[in-house]
Amino acid sequence: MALKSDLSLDIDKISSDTMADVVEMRLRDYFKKKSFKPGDALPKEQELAEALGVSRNVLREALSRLRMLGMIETKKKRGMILSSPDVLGGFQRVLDPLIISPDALQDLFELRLILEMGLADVLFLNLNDKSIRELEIIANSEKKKNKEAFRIANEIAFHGKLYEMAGNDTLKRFQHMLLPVFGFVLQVENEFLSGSVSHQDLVEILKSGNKNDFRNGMYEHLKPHFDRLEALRKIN
Amino acid sequence: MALKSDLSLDIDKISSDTMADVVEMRLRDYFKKKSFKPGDALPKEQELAEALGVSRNVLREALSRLRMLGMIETKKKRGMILSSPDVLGGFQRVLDPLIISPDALQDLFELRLILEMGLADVLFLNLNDKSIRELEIIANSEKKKNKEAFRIANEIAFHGKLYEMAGNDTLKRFQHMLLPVFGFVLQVENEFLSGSVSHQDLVEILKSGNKNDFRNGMYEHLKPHFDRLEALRKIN
DNA sequence: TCAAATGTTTTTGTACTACATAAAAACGAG
DNA sequence: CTCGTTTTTATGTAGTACAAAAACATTTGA
Repeated sequence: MALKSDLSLDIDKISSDTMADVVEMRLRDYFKKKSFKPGDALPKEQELAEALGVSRNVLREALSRLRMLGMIETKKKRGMILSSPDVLGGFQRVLDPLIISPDALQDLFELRLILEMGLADVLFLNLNDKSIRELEIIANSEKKKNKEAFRIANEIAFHGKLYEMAGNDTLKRFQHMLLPVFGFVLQVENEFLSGSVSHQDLVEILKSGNKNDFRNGMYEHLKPHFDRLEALRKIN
Repeated sequence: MALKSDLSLDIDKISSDTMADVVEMRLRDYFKKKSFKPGDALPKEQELAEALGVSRNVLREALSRLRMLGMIETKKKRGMILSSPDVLGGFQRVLDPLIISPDALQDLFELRLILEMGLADVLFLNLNDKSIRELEIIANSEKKKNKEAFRIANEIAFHGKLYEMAGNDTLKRFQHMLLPVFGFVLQVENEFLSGSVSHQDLVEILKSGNKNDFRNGMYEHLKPHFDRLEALRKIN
């Protein structure tokens, strides 16, 4: 053990990172160190490649990553500029229910429940009659049709509208990205039950109730999901 | 208007996407279409490049992106395999308070408040004496030191422990990534006030209260932030 | 005959060169 | 001075070459 430990002190662990990985990190550090701000021009590819001691090829692989995330933009002759990335861009690209792990899927499902339960306070900050009426229209349109596909679309519309009413674009987009996950988990569970509180009940609460009423109503609305969650936790 | 519309029908809009962008999408579609699952082997680079009609260079720029997101892994001779990406990996890379837009920063700040408020239900699903004791130790250690740096570290430790107690790894990591944002916004606002409910009060509620007590307590604890939020909303 | 050592093949990783393209900049004609 | 043209320059793409590593095949020695 002592020998092994000595050895690991003497010999650096070989990093299995590729050059592109290293360059990506180095570029990040460089931007931070130089405190570049969005809009600032960056050195050209050849200069960067030479400074880093790598081929333009490798450098471009790293730049391609940053470009995908929206951290940099490039114009043909003008060169590259640092830019404000879309915070959810990288998330969106990965959010395919078929490839992410079941554990992560479950976590995201829970995350949505948590978001909905926490929405009340911010929602009530922004509340106005117009949006409540719009929400009511969505809630009332449920009864008319009975088809499963419509019910799901309506479910999405209702909850989506709630997020929209919270007035937080990032949150709304986040929720929208999470929809496939939510749908997928529900589909797997073969379950699309609604609790004892309906969408219309929630609208009424928004009209005349307070935050706590809404939270309690939302909990009851989501109760089947929480019950399932509780059962799952008990098993593990 | 009619003419313009006709024209846009006749002429395809020029896409400013680079080949790497296109190839990235095409690969995504390909994986989905073939319903590859994590672990499945992918064709080798040359075959893909030829099939797509691009140079290996361009293909590798696209692959580099997918590799960054953890969607694929490569071994030297064995080739590439599809893998389960880390859902938060892409998010993490972009989460630098200095480069993301102020609007997004504000959105994320709100998101954290929403998460904390929504945490109660899942938290109570997992509650046990051991974790409450651990949380209490953190809360009690506040009084001893008075330094600002320690207070901040303690604040982080307490809320981090709450997330941990919720038993959702993805959520916990998400919160941990959001910390710099939270810290940054607070720093900009030059404000680190606590509401009328302290960490120790929250611990007491966990011991003997119910979910609603905890939610109300958490709201009071975070009240200064909500007040600021309300003021901001009124301005805009 | 079996196993260890060695060689071969295959596929990714990296480098380099070359050229196309687009856009800014410089230049020139009126 | 302004409009149009040419030049320059940086990125985008293609292609070739080779290094490195790992699986596979082969040889050698007991």
